[in-house]
Amino acid sequence: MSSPVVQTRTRILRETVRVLEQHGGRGVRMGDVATAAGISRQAVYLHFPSRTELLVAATRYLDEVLDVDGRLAPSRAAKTGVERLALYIECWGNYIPDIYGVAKALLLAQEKDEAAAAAWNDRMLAMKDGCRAAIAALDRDRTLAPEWKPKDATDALWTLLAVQNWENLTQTCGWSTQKYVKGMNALAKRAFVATRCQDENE
Amino acid sequence: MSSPVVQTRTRILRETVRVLEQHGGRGVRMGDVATAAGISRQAVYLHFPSRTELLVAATRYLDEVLDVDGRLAPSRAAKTGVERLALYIECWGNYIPDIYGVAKALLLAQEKDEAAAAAWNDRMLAMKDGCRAAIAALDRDRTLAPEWKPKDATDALWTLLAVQNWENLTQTCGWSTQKYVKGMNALAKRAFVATRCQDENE
DNA sequence: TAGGTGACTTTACACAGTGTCAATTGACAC
DNA sequence: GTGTCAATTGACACTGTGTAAAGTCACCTA
Repeated sequence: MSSPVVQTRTRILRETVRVLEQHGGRGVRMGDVATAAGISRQAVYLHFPSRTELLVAATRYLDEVLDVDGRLAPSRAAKTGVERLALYIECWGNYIPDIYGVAKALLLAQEKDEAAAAAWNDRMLAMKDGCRAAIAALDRDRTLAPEWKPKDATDALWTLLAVQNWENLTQTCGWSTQKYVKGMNALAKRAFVATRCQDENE
Repeated sequence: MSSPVVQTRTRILRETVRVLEQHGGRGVRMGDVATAAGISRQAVYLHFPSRTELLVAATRYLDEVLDVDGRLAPSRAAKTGVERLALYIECWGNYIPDIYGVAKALLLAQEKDEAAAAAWNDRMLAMKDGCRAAIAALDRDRTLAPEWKPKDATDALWTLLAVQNWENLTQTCGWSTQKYVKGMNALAKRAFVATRCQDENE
């Protein structure tokens, strides 16, 4: 279990995440990772068959470290749909900065590599389940805004919470993570939660 | 004006746009454009110094052809902020499919190339002006939802209307352009336009 | 102590795509 | 004819990924 192979593999993953985070996921080459891990570029290929596989493995490694499931617990325990939506957005908004480097690298690799696209897609569909659950909770409470069908609201919320939007707001518009969470919450609440007078008009 | 040089240059641009559109902006090489225009790969470099410059020129060429300013006229002529917002979203939503191929190629080049990033940024900032104007019109009418400062609402609307979001909704979620326009309008209206009862609560 | 094994190293190379360079062709103009 | 300009062909540099082969070094075991 603690053989040198495993140690090196883990070291590569750790350094991949670190270097990727440091460079915002852009322009990190196999050689850079190797140097950071203190081995030769070729040695990286002894542990990971391709750049894409390394990125995918790094994503999984990071998920373990960051305890995704644990973070989502508060949202799942929410009593109302409104509460669930808010907690999900808060959880996600605090999660993105931690995964941004690796996520961005995978997002970029995705455009060239089929396998990377599949891996990214897989993760995003998992995230979409969370959106679906939040919208379903609103629907169950009859607090989903009347103009939305649950399926379409899920698509819209999912799109809204895309990493690229976080990137745009924080990197280009200069929003802090806190502001992102607050802003997205305000936006989603207004967009998806029925207001009293709209209910009356129904 | 109609010298063979100009003709070839225009032909390259036309074919660039066509091929890019055909392939969704992905995986189009200089050689592909050259073949489509009926010339050698090297000849393309006689007219455009680099791939990025070609993409930027193609973007400008497409804008001329599509008459961006003309399309925006209805939105600018709107009487109320609410109307202006809706018309802007409609205009933009119908514009994206026409530019998607070229936009996507530029968006991808942006990650590698500084000049492409600048060109893309420039276009997106121009688009942001439209968002700012729509939000300002709402604010002037006192119909901007009370939780938004105009600047933040502009950032949020701008992010919402990003090409990647259109891409996600139409390519991944299977929305039609019409559905996109309708959905985005509903989302933006709920998110940014004050409702009567909220006004009363103020 | 000899032989094997596994992790890693160095060197070299194939491949794709962008971009450069030089020599050449063919047409048109004066 | 000579100059010029568009375009052609062919060769090559460069970057980054991925493959392959040969060698080093430490550790394990008979």
